[in-house]
Amino acid sequence: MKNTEICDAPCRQRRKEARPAELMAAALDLFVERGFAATKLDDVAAHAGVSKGTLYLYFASKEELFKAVIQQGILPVLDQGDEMLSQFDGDAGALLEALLLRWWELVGATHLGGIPKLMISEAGNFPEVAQFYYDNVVMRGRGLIRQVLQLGITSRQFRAMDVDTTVDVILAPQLMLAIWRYSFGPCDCGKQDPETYLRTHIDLLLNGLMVAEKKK
Amino acid sequence: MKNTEICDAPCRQRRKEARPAELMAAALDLFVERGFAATKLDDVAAHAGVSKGTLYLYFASKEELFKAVIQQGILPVLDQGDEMLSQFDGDAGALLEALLLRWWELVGATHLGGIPKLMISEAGNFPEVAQFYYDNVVMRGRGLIRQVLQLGITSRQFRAMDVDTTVDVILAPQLMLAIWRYSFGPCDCGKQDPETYLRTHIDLLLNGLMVAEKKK
DNA sequence: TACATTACTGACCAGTCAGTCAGTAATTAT
DNA sequence: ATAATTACTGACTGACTGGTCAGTAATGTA
Repeated sequence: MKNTEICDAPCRQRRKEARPAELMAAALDLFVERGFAATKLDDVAAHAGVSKGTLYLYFASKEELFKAVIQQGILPVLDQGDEMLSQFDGDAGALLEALLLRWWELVGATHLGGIPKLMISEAGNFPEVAQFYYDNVVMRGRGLIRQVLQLGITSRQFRAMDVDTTVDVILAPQLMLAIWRYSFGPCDCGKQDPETYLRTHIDLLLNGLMVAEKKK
Repeated sequence: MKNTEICDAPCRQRRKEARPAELMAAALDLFVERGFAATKLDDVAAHAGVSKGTLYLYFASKEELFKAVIQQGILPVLDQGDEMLSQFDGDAGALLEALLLRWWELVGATHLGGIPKLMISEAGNFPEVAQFYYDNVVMRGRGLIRQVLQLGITSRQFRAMDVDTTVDVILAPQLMLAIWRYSFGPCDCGKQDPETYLRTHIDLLLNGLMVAEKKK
């Protein structure tokens, strides 16, 4: 993970453009692993292959670094969701499935998957960041799924339901899958793979537990 | 939340028996709200109405306090689940519903509901505690739901499924509901109430999204 | 009342870490 | 080459906090 050095001997490099992204990536890794308060800026800097002083050239404080990590992390991904929705071909179930699988591919399976855990852990300590995340990520993600559900209901593919609540119920297993990787992941080696989990989630979501003939 | 004082003037009380429970309750509240590292022991002690020195009479270190909070917090509740399972009357859907609702009543809605968030946030920093929690709480909780699913399958009420994976998918919305209260809860005032959420979860779980006649 | 016991206190200490800044070396300009 | 610029360094500091312990007061005992 540590920035590979081009010189074999310890030597300075001047790479003004690359530093902020490298520092934010290192900070995300450590914040997710240890929590914000337990992460030392010396460690973040070392992980990015620079000294602590350099970190302060690009971020004014530990809190500003945290904000930057959250704000630039997730936003670009949501655009992809909007695009997928615009290509709706009439099968609401397939669209829902595609969205949930793509989310895993772009977020859950990458290091961005740590952001939900980080944000949940630290929301109480950074109300402004939490509000930003809530307005720009949570609400937008919910909006995406809500639109799919409404498409499914108006086209008579999905039954009537409390749409807003259902959105949260649908997102919960996706989020837990990502969160789990960064918390109990190491304890839970026998766990089935994410693909199986997502398949089970989507199948259950669409069809439920009950045997078909008994459904009212 | 602060321990009410019997004397109106600041005065000492000797209550050896009550202290540990009061200190653990105060610690749970603050650990959940702020995270382990960001919680000061002076604040925990003040919340429990004692001085920091008193805290050290009952707990050897901050980490021991953390362990105590986790270990004695959840365990008693799981016994209730076992008991409910033993009174199975033949309706697997109803038993599953009863278990999930009761979990919310006993854990999610009480201050114990903070423990999942706390454990998820700190699992990486306390591997031994995480292992304890995993073995004694996670596995036991999973086992409960798994038994219900198997009862439902053998009695032909539930369709065939990947039982172990389904268990995790079922538990995820329950956990997220509890976790949310202690993270984005304050940001999310317009949110629907837990009862609606649980009803929606259970209904979706049993019946799925698709309209009945279209199910294969 | 006098003494013994012990729950409790809070000032203190030692270690840690966010944030600083004078100095260094890589790069560019002349 | 020499100078000017600036990305970068790491020793330092001040504030903060986990943990200690000598002392205090509440309670029990005779």
